[in-house]
Amino acid sequence: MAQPTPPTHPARPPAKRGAGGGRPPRDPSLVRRRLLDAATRRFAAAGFEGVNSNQIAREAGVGVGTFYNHFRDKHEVHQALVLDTLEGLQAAVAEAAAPPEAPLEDQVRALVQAVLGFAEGDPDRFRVAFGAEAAPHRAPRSVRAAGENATASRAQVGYSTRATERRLEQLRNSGALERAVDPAVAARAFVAMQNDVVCWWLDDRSRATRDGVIETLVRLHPAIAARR
Amino acid sequence: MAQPTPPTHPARPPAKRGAGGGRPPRDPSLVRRRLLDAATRRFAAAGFEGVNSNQIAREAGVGVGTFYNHFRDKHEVHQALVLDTLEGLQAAVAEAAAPPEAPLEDQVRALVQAVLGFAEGDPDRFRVAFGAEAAPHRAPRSVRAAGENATASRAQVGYSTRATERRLEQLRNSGALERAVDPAVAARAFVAMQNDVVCWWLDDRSRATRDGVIETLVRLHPAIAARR
Amino acid sequence: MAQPTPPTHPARPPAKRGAGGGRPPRDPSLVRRRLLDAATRRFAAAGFEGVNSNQIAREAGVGVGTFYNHFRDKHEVHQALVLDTLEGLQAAVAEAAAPPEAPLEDQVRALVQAVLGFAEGDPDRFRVAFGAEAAPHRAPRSVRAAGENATASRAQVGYSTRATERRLEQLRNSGALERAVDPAVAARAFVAMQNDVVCWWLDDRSRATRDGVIETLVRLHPAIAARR
Amino acid sequence: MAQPTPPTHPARPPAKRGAGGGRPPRDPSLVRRRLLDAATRRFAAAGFEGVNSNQIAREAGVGVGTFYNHFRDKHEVHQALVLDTLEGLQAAVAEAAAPPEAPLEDQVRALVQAVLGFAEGDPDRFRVAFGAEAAPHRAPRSVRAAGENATASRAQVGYSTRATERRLEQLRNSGALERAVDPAVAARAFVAMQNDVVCWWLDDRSRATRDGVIETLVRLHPAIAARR
DNA sequence: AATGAATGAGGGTTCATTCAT
DNA sequence: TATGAATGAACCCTCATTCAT
Repeated sequence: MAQPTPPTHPARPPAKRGAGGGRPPRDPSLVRRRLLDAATRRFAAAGFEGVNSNQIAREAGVGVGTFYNHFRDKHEVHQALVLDTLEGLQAAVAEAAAPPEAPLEDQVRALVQAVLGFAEGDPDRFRVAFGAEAAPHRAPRSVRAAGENATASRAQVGYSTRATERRLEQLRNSGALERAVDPAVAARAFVAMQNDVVCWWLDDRSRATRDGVIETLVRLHPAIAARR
Repeated sequence: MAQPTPPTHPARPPAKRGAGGGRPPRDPSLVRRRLLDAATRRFAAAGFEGVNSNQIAREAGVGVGTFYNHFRDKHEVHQALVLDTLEGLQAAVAEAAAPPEAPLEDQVRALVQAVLGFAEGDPDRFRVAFGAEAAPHRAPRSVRAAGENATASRAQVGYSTRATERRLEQLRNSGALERAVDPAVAARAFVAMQNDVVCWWLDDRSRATRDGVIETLVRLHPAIAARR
Repeated sequence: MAQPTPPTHPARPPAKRGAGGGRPPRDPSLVRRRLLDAATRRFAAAGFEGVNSNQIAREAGVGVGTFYNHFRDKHEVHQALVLDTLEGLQAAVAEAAAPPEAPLEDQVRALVQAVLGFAEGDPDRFRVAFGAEAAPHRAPRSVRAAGENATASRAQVGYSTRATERRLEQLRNSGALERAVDPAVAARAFVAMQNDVVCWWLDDRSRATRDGVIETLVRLHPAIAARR
Repeated sequence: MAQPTPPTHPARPPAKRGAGGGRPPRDPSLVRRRLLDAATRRFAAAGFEGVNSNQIAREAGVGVGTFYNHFRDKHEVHQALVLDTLEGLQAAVAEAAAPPEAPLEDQVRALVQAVLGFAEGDPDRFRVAFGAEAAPHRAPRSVRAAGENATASRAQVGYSTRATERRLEQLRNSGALERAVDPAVAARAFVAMQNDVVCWWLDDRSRATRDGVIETLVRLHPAIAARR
């Protein structure tokens, strides 16, 4: 099961004041990693708007300028973070998936367990990518510009919304799901509840037992809750 | 004894700062309402962080200072907004409630319909109070101070979380709910999904039929989804 | 001995929100008194720049508008305050003056005692009128505009500078004062030291005994210190 | 597993805030000096409260942000200024000190001359550091918090208060000073008079001859004025 | 590529002052 | 005359971004 390693690079010492060209050469991809991790920590601790690029750079132990060498701006790190996390989650879910011939409930449980396991492995990442902060604001459709450029918003991170929706459609078409249930609505509902509940539980695990979280989510998954 | 020297004074500083100026007479209690409404519009359109006090004031048709006569800061309007909306929603829900002797499903449907109806009545308000923006960042519990002062955050809006939880506990105790379902988790899950789905649907009503939204939420309500 | 009564009008209750004409008629001169006292308290507590007209009005238990009915602005209250205090001090000093035929030292002591007594009677007033804050900034002469309008600045409150200077001139001319001493400089010096020491001592009376303050100032008065 | 919907992003907020822009290369350590000097000029000309950070920055020929790169706020520059000046004065005084075996009067004269010379060398600095504006308001002790953090306030500049006090104690103990004189009071008095007289004289040198100032201050120094 | 001092637009907030009541 | 809500210029400060080194 893809347990994301909680990466922790201690902020490098201030790096002697280079009056200009101070530049300890570094593995570029490592720097990017450090920046992403630093950003995760900062976003998790202070929220998207509560963080600025200088802080991220400092936490990553690099100069501000370096930050801008790797990302266009704060939004881009955030987006990269979300995408990154999304991929990790997808991998984790794929790896943990129960076989298609297994009972539906087991398949759902495997999914939920995979998500929860992933979240536990790096709560900050999960929170940042899928928590309420994930979409630093999304104007209502009526307001959004047409040529709007892309980003990862919680609204449609849909790390499973689409997939869930399709799966529900199949079930519905095969008569295994109540006809009154709209697959799109249900998929959206499940992803929202799962994200919210997981973040809420991670925030204070005494709120429920691990198993209580899993079993409750399983029972509320549309495929289970509205099966016929 | 001393004749005080005709005292001379330091070139009086620019003085005349704000001119106060011609101030359109206005119904005092109306101003707060105008500010609240303006804030709702702005928050809905640009998100909490995308809005500044001057914009709210301008949109309300009053001076900046007036904004600060009514609210300590941007957070306070937001909170007032949420509280305000919460009350309205609670009233709407209470009013629309089905009688206790009605079938459980009818009770749930009445609840969902009331919420949806309320949201349709003022989508901006609903979005601002219960959408992802509702809690302008909440640090993880581990970070939050212990004696944190109560704030109207989405996390605890619980306009029904608490009530839902208690209702589920009753059902569970009376054997009408699967034991595997944790009332706290389930309540949280339902509120999250309902808020999210309603906001998502309001954003683009072509995504599903009104009835599809209602019936899906009804089917996914823990009391229905996990009844025995 | 003119012991100024430390006047203390408890801030009137908020005065019900008059939407406009709420106006409990009041003895105009009383209102002015209340404003002056309130200003003294505020200036003493927060410094000239740390206070604003609204605070003074509130502390005085009147509306802001009323403040502006009595004073043009904050500077004017301050000035009125200083002048007021100055008059009080002059009266106190005059009343306590030793007879001209008394030994010089006794005359000086009487002066110092009068000043100290006055200051003790209402430390706030003394501090505001003669402390470092007394002259809310005085640009250097080279900078000051010629047609500068009048105010009471510490620099020349000279509640005694002028008088002291003249007295020292007399003494010098009569050979009772060292010729090296410049009466203008000495007068200025004495007033400065007396103001400063008194304020300093009032601020923490454990710094010296009352008598220590008096006797030291007496010994340092030019007429005593530089007599021949 | 889920194909993440090509994520669409909230119209990126205005972005481009400060343009950073072409920044004149500059000797880094010089900037602080320039700011300090600019602050001195501004404070001297308009008083602490009459100046704002933008003005200081502009006068120094740097951007506002640069000001805040060097000082936390206006108070910090002011304090740095005072401390800086204090050091300079102490050095000047130390250097000019007469030998301990010299007559007391010569020692005092050397001190006064050093102070006056220093003040003449940079009147603005002296005025700002030791003039009435030096302590931008000091609440009465009763109001101040107990563990107040040390601040360079005129009250305690004591660039010589402490030293003067100790010297006077010695003289008093050795019987060379009148017992009625309290060393703490006398020290405070002398520093106050010296600061005040020097600022006053600098402001308009026609008020007295240079020598008149020096000799008067010498005669009024407690060690001279109250010697036995 | 890396650095970090410099930049300045912009946001939050204060407060002197006015004026309809 | 008294009132206090309303006003907006101005202030302090942050922070995204640039660029000389």
